[in-house]
Amino acid sequence: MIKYQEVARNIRKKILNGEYVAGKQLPLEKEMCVYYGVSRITIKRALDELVKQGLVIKRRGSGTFVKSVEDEDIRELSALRQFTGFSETYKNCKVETTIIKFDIIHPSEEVAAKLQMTVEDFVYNIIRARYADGRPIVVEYTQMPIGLIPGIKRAILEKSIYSYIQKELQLKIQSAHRTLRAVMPNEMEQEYLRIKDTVMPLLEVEQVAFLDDGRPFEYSISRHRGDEIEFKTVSIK
Amino acid sequence: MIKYQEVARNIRKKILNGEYVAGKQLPLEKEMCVYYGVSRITIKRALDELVKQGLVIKRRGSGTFVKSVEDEDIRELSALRQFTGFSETYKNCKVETTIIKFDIIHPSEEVAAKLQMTVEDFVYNIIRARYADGRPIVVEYTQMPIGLIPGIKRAILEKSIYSYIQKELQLKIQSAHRTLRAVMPNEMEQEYLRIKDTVMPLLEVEQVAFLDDGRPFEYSISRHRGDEIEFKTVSIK
DNA sequence: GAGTGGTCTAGACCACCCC
DNA sequence: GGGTGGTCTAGACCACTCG
Repeated sequence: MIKYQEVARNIRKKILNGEYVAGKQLPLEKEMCVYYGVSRITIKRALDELVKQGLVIKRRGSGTFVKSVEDEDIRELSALRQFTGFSETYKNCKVETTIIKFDIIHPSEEVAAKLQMTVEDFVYNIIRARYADGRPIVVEYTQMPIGLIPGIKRAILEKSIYSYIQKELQLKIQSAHRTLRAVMPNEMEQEYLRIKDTVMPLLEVEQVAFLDDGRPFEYSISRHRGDEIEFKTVSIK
Repeated sequence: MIKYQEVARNIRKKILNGEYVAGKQLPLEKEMCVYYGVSRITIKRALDELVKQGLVIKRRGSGTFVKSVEDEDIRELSALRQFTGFSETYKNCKVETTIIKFDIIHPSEEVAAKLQMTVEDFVYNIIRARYADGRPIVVEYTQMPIGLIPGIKRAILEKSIYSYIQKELQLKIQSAHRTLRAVMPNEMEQEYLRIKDTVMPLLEVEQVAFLDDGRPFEYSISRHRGDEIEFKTVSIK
């Protein structure tokens, strides 16, 4: 539908299947214009997508080249599974969820500020433990404004909040601000993550997520077993 | 010099000093064209920068709005201090460095692959502990091809490799692929990070960094004290 | 229907790399 | 000097939001 995305997907495919070899030069932008029948700016936008994904690099005066990336996950990551929740990430596993807590409360001042509400308003207060193929992965603490995300029920929590938000409520997720830390588990986390008798560090991800229209709809803290989870990013100047 | 960057900086300034208020609509793209005397595409590119930085959001059919961000660090982060090393990040502190190891070795197969070299080639092998205002922060394991980054000396390691690369060698850093994990310290790290008698998780950052021309020039693992370091990101759909 | 940002074009000139 | 990608323009049409 949208041309630059079509072109980007097409070039991406050629890189991943080896038609364009790592370290080698891509066809010139001018040539691609002819090949795809689009203007040069459209080609540039397509290539800029791939730069953002970490798949190619451009050298002014020289050309565009396939970046050598051995890390399969980085290539995956570029496939923009950005805002999928736990269920989607582990869709090839048997996903189980234990609901530890599910009620409605007033947010703290800090959380109210991050969600742009007052402490008089209400939020869902959800604590869940998540398992993949029987292995404990993460304990998630989630707060969401009940006004923005109505109709949450236990059945939804046992599956995927994200798919409920996107498919049922037809809301679109635009961005997320994340902070990562290394921490130690508390007693409850030790229990649900089954690390009573071992020393296991956790990777904590604090997140504020925003809808399409700029409204923050989720404040969450996820604490992952350090031996199960790693977090990858590509940053470009 | 470059117009869209000028415009982006200007708008950014107005957001940060409160001239454009959080949650409120920015002037229309058309109006900005007149105000800045540039074409609409240039305004769009400027605004897209600010979207990438997490400072504004755009709604097709409605307008462009200032994102409400309480977290000062996110706003800082957007000021693209992306590829500054330890010394720059802590420039307001008294930075000290202990060189634990500094020699030249053959890389392992894994590292050779990531740095696009063979196990026959040579890399610097550097281990350093870094301190800010006397507080231990991180132990860094760094490997760099001697061919790409010649002339590393102890005096450089005690200050900043990054400033040597950029200022002395005039090389430009283009991107970095990072993987974050939560881990426990080994004995040596416990010593240099002064956590002999406490349980302290570490935030590990594994990184492959690339130059302007696409060549990887650094493979490093940094293990930070969990109570000193957090890592922030903004991701946009 | 009026107004917003999103996409796209054809063409121009510039900064940079390499021969 | 010849060729690369980077920036920019003026203008067009489209998709979406909102009254």
